[in-house]
Amino acid sequence: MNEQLLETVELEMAVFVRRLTSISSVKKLGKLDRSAYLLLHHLYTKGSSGVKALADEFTLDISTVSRQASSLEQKGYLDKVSDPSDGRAFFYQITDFGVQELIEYKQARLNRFSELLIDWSDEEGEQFGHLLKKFNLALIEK
Amino acid sequence: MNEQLLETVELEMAVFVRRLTSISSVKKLGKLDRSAYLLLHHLYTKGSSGVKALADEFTLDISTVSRQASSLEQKGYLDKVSDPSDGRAFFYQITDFGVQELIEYKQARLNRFSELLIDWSDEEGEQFGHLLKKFNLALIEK
DNA sequence: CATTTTAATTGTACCATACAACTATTTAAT
DNA sequence: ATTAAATAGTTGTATGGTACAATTAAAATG
Repeated sequence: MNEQLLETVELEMAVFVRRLTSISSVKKLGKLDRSAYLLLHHLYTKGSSGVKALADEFTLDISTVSRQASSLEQKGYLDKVSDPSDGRAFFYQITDFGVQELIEYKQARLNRFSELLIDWSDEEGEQFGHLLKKFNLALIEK
Repeated sequence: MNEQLLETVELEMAVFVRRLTSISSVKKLGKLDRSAYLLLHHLYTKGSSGVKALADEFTLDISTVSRQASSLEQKGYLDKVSDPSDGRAFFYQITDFGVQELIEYKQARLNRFSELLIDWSDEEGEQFGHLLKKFNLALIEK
C-alpha cells in the first residue's frame, strides 16, 4: 500500500477512535456500555466462561475483565457460578435479564447505525465490514 | 444496507474500538498519545488556535481540550500566547520541539500501520481510508 | 510434601472524556 | 454609560476503559 493511502488510513483511524470514545460517554444508547455489550454478547453467543478465558479471547488484562464482569453481576446481568472441577475458577453466565438488556441494547445500536449508514450502499457496507474484520484480525496477529 | 451487513459493521466496530483503546494504553509508539497527536497535527497543519476553536473542530468539550493543550504546553510542545484582540483568549502554537516530536511520532505510527497492513492491496487501503472518512463525517453530521 | 503455577480479586494509576461551577472579559441592550 | 448577557478559558469532580503489581486461594508438579 502506498504512503499516501497509509497516511489517510492512519489519521482517519485516530479521528475515528476519538469520535467513538466521545460518543460513548455522551450519547448513551441505553443501559449498557461498549465493554458490557461485548462481554454479554460473547457470553450469549459463545456460552459461559471464566474471566481468564474471556481476557484471553478479548486480549484484555484479567483484572479489566474481572471488574467488568463483577459489575455486570452486580446489576443482575450475569450469574457467577463456581466451577465444580476447579475451586479457584468461576463461570459467568448471562441471565435472562441480561439477555433481554443485550437484545434491547443491540437493537438500539442497530438503529443508530442504520441512521448513520442510511445512504450507504450494500457494497460499501460489505466492504467496510470486511475491512474492519480484517483489520481487527491483524491487530491480534501482529 | 441490509440487516446482516449492518450487524457485522456494528459488531466489528465495537471490537475495533476496544482493540485500539487497549493498544494505545499498552504499546506506546512514542512520547505522544492519540489525543496529543491529533491536537499537534491540527495546530501544525492548520495553524495556531484557541481551545474554543479546537474544541469545536474536534467536537470535544472545551475542558477536555483545555487540559490536553495545557499538558502539551507543560511539556514544551506548545506555546500559549495571548490574543491581543481579546483579553480572554489565547492561541496555542506548536513549538519547534513539538513539530519534531509530532513528526517522529507520526513516523512511528506509519511504521506500525505499514506492518499491520503489509498484505493489503492499494485498493483495500483506498477503500478503507474512504470508508473511515465517510463514517467519521457521518458521525459529525448525524 | 514443598514448590510452582494458575484463577481471580483488589489497590493504584493513567488516558480520555463530559458536566458544572467559576473567573475574567467582551458584547449587547436599554 | 450602565447593566445584563454571552463568551473564552480553567478547575473540580465523575465516569469509562484500560494495565500493572500485589495478594489470596486452590491446583498441579516434582
